Amino acid sequence: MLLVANPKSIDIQAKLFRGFSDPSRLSILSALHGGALTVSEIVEATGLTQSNVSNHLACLRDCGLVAAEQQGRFVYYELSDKRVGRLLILADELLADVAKGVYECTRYTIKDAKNG
Amino acid sequence: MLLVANPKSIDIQAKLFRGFSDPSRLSILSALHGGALTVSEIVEATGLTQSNVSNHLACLRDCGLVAAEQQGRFVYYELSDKRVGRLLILADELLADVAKGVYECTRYTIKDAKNG
DNA sequence: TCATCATATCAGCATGTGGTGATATTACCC
DNA sequence: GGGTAATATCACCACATGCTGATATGATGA
Repeated sequence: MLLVANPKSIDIQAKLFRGFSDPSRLSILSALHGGALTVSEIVEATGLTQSNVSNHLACLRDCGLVAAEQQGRFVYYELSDKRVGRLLILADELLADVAKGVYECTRYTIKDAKNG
Repeated sequence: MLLVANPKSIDIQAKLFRGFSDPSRLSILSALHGGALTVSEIVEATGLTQSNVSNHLACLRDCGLVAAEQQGRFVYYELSDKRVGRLLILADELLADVAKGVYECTRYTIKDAKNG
């Protein structure tokens, strides 16, 4: 039974998932799944603002999801662990089945738009 | 390369992860990992308010992460897919290595309340 | 050293969203 | 049918948090 048990661990785990729960961060992680990239390259790949990317990278870096390596003026970022990518893939597979549900999961986002 | 590619899919995936990114929902999912439970049992297991649990369950249900089955006055909830549990387990394993990082990931959250 | 590029940081704003309490709904038991 | 238990829904509030623009830091090249 290696599933989360104590509330402490649940808080941490929620924090971990929060790293994945934002489209911007997910774009970044997805881009990094192909290999290390500089901040500029991430900006270009995701279409996000530079400061926005830097903010998210700082968070992802603090969370240990990405690793940074400075090379001159550039800073290369990469996924810190293969399991980060595996999580993305597993979620992708899960989505293949529950996508319609997630599409309509607007409980907290939209009020109506619930017709079918 | 079955990783997320188009921005549309990234939005959906972020939504999926958002289902996991809250301690309350994670507690619920974790509790359900042991088998189907009624709302009352979930309330008892998690220590959350009844309305709070119901709200989260509605979201999780809409997202397709849990399934509900009514039995008399009770409604039994269970994980809708094994991969939901697998995601939790994989995250748990990943946490074993990056936990210290996640602990200190307070970029957007300054609250402590993390003493032990 | 100065200019410039690459990146990081910060304050402020707007919005998303989790929690609560009240209440509605539904099903059961007497 | 009345009462009660189990669950769902809703409005409201407080706060977290993502985005932006401005700016700071740091490294490189001339």
